[in-house]
Amino acid sequence: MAERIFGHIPNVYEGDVFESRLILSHNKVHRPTQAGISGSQKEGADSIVLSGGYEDDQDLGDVIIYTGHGGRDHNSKKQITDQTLSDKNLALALNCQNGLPVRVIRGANHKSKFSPEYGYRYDGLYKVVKYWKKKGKSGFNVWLFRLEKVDTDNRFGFEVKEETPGYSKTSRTAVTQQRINRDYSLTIKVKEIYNSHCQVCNVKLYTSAGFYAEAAHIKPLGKPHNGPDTLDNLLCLCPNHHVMFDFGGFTINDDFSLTGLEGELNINTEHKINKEFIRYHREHFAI
DNA sequence: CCCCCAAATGAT
DNA sequence: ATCATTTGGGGG
Repeated sequence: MAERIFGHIPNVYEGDVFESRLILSHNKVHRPTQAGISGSQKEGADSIVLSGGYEDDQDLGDVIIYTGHGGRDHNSKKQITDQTLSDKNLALALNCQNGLPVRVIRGANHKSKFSPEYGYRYDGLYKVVKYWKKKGKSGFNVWLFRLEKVDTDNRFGFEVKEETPGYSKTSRTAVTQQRINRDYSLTIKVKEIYNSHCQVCNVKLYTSAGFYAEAAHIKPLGKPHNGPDTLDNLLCLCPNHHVMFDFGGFTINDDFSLTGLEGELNINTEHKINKEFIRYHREHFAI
């Protein structure tokens, strides 16, 4: 199976219209041929289609209240049971938790002032900013996702803003997509190694979307630090210790003891940390 | 790998 | 309304 692409698809631009779901799929914009949500409960969702039919949807253009899937009768399409936060709904919840963008496609069957006349139109990237459940018009619970449009410059949490002038829109799209995917696969990997436990305090945070932890770069990405996107430059931390680390509240010594906090860094045998990076962090962020 | 099944389809 | 079809996710 092809790798899931988060962010723009190279050479596909906002406003591009595709004739059918099959053609959308073949262009990798939204791969499932029927399902409205493309994604997995491990990685998150890479794209959704608004195609009408979910009565609790609201389309305000730059803000969309999108209904999750499931609980419907196959023939009548009426809700007959509660939706659960699982499968593709859980995938969208992961986007919210991890700041991943989702491609939005509006179909002509979706009746709003923002839907296209015909076919399926790619409408760019949205962030999932909140999700909750409520009793829908059917009387059964539905999960709702608030989506907000991402700036056309593609600025969001995962992207490192770097000055690389003079290259075309096409190459910028490709670079953006590659960077998201590279960062994100490493994020998943370091969290897997530690099973989402903080390497400093061992805490593991439970949420409705699973476990929450953050991947922290030791030597920061981007100018002027230019730390690499590699596993030996990453830590798995709880948000408190991530903030403390980024702002020099503690540093890591060569023997992995800590300065500024009790204890030492927990390190899994399959995770090799490059000491050059913890030295860099000490030199530049300690008081 | 194989099998099962869901799915906001698309044609009849 | 009905149904053949495609695709991918998940589990064994």
